[in-house]
This record gives sequence, C-alpha cells and structure tokens, in this order.
Amino acid sequence: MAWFSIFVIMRFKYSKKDKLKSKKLIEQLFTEGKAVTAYPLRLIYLNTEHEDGSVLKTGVSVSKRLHKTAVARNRIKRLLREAYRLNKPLYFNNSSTAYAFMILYLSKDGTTFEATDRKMKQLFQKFLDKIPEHEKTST
RNA sequence: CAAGUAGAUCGCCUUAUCGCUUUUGUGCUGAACUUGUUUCAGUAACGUAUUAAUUUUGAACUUUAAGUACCAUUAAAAUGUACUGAAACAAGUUCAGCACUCAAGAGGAAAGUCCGAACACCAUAGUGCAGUCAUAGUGGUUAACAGCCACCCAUCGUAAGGUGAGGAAAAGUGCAACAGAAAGUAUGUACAGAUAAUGCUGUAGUGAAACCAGGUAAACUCUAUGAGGUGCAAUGCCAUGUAUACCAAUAUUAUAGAGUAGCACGCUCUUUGUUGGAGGGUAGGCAGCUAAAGUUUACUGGUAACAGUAAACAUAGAUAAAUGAUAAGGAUAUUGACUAGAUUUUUUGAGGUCAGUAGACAGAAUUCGGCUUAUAGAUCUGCUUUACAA
Repeated sequence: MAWFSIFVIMRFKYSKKDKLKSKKLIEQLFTEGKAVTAYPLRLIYLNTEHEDGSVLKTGVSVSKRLHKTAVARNRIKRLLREAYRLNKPLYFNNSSTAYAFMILYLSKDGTTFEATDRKMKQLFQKFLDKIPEHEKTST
C-alpha cells in the first residue's frame, strides 16, 4: 500500500512545457554542457534558467547514422521518453535547480523498455552523485 | 487437383492502467480591455431650485384698477450636469495557467523525390548564332503528365499473357564479334570471257551483308514538339535591435570593370570617406495549414482509361517533430507432440487439444495526380496449360 500511496502523490507527466525545444539552448547545451554516460545512454546537462519557470527541460536524440530508418529512431526515442517520464519524479521531484538535459542513445542495436528503464535509473543515479552537494536539493 | 498468369482487397484485434498532440465544454485563479452603478477628489466662460439685493422697465395676455406668468443685473448657490482621475462592486469580452471533461489522431506505399500540376515569390531588353534538357507508332483520356486506356506493329512464351530502348539510315560522321583475301582511299586465288594491256566482265568460296548495297540512332546526328528560375526552410505579419545592401547631401577616383545562363552585337550598373534618412536577415511567435482536380455508393454514356448525374459522409496537423508504454486475453500462420480416425476419390490425413515460434516493409511535415522501389502473411475474382471425372 505504501507503494501505491507514492504513486498518488507523484505526477508522471512529460508535457510540452518540459520538453527542450529552443534551438539556441540546444546549441548552447552541446557546446557548454557536461556529460554523464551509462552505456548506451548519455546525459548531457547544463545548469541554466528557463523563462517559463519550469525546472527541467529535456530532449531526446538518436543519431541518424546509427539508425537509418525513421521508424527505428522513433521507437527508441519513445522508449527513452517513456523511461524518463516514469523515472523523473523518483529522482528530481523536489529539485529546485534548473537544468537543461539531452539524453542520447549511443548503441547501434535496438532495445526494450525494460533495459532502457534500468539504464535510465543508473544514469540518473550517476548524475546525482556527480553534481556538487550544494546544488543538490532533492532527497 | 497441380502449375502458371492477370487484376482487386486487407495488411492484426480487444480490454485495463499510466501518458502525448490538437480540439469541445465547464469551473477556478490571474491579467488586460469595455460597459454600468456607487463613493471620493479635481476641473468647468455648464448652471437649476432657492435666498438676498438692485432695476422697475423692453416685450406678451386679460383688462384699463391692477394682476398673472416670465425676464434682466449682482452676490451666494445645496442638489444636479459634463469631463478627468482613483477606489470598490457587478456584468461582458479576450488572453494565459491549472483541474475536470468531449471528440479525433500515420501509410499502402506516409518512402524514393523520378515526372506532372495547384499555390507563392523572384526575373522579364532583347536579337542572331551555337548549345542544353525532355518527349517520340496511331487515336483517345486528363487540370496536367514521360501517367492511363484502346488499337496496330515487332518480339518472348505451348497458352493465358509479358516486354518494347516502336520518328528518320536516300544529309553527313562513326562503329561492327566469328568466318573471309577483303566489311572499303579493297580488288587475292581458281576458271571462263573481252581487250593493245590492266585492278575490265562473270562464276566459285566466307558471311546476315561483298558495292554506288545493307545493319547500327541504349553512337554522334537530323526531324517534330515542349521547356524562365526557386520551392511552404516559398511567402505575409508581430515585437526587438542594428550590420550594411539602399536613398540624399558633400568631398574624391576611373573609362575600365561587372551583370545580362555560352559567343557576338545591344542594353543596364558603377569607386571610397563623412553626415543624415530609411530599414534587412537569423533565432522566437502567429498566419500559410488543411474541404480538396475530396471519399463512398448507385445509375447513365463509353470496348476502356474516363466523364456526367444523384445521395450520403466530415476525416491528423506535429515543428529536436504528437499518434506511445506496460500488462492480460483473443484471432491468424507455422513447427512439434497427442488425439481423432472424417470422406465419392487421391503419393491418404480434414478436424480437435497442448506447447513453442512468427507478424513484414515502413512514420505524415504545403496539397493533389502518377511513376518507381520495399513488403511477412491473408482473402477474392477472371483466364491458361496439364491430369482426372462427367
């Protein structure tokens, strides 16, 4: 029942506001951002401020070189988004520091939801370990 | 029944939980605007009732005694009127956020970007010559096409059908395996004939073809017809801001250079600094943006492509790019095992149960009509050949 009550409080949303859309910011992210890797995932992050007041803005990317067809790319991106959506409240629920994220998929092979989910958790744990203590306000 | 051939259709389904994009409506919160009411303050060369004073006459009525009602000037002037500002309240509109809610949400090829259009913007000063690209039987169809349909011809196939790179070889240039002396600025060998003589004439042999010949145009070429360019990242608007293309003034430099798709002629333009004016592009937002040569059905005309008429239907609009994830179940195909042993007949093995496996190619991006390519599997129809039966 405790497990259930957690779910009542948390909001597993990933709407337009939380997506990384600005071309400028993405460019800045790739040039100035730092990276954390949990193969086949890589998180590029940048401490920044968002105009609309949201805390996290996240994008997802798969290289066209590694996955040629649009269907394969879409499939992986959807899985990444889904994994991000479900894991975000577990790690960043109380965070107040604003970040821009970009999650890359590095492998040439396909994947499943289960594997992606597991890797996403590793990735976030790594990220939380890495960032300085004073910035960390989440539990 | 088997093999084949042509065409058409479909290309997983259901439920639950958590989400995404766009919409419908409701509620709440916030902001802006409009209207009304109330209160307060201010302004006014607005000014009423009323009060006080002055003038007591100009004008009107009844009457000739006066009266009635009004008016003039000055001062005060509550309330009021108009405008302005502020606050509160109410209503409405718009926008934003949040919550709930209604509805919808990838394809037959959405793909390749290969043709043809719609739509948008740019260019429009040419003429001659040369050149580039596309198309190519005949007729029809269409908004248009290199598409489609019909027919003719050629060719492949036993056939149903398939394919066509189907204009011109008497304008010119080139090319040609094998065989052959030789495939063209050639004339060998043998025999016969003619002649002053010969490389003259005929026959034989090779080959598809042996001389004023023929093949080849998926060789150049010629003929006929057509072709301005760039694509929704077009284009328009919004807010912000300034490089410098632009304009004006002023000082200064050159007759050469640049553009006009290749050349010639022709045409157009002109360097740098300062001051002033005006004002891009990118990124962001909004529009363009989905009702269109629409889809389905029926009938009519036409061999057909297609056209016409009538009825019904409302059907994605994202932008680092929504249409998903997870779980359970079902259907389908297939493999194995077990079962069943069905039937006019088959080298017999329909059907049932359990377990495993499989589901392809592929993701809208301004919109249509085509073509091309990829595609597991399923269904239906026409026809051909062979065999069997009647």
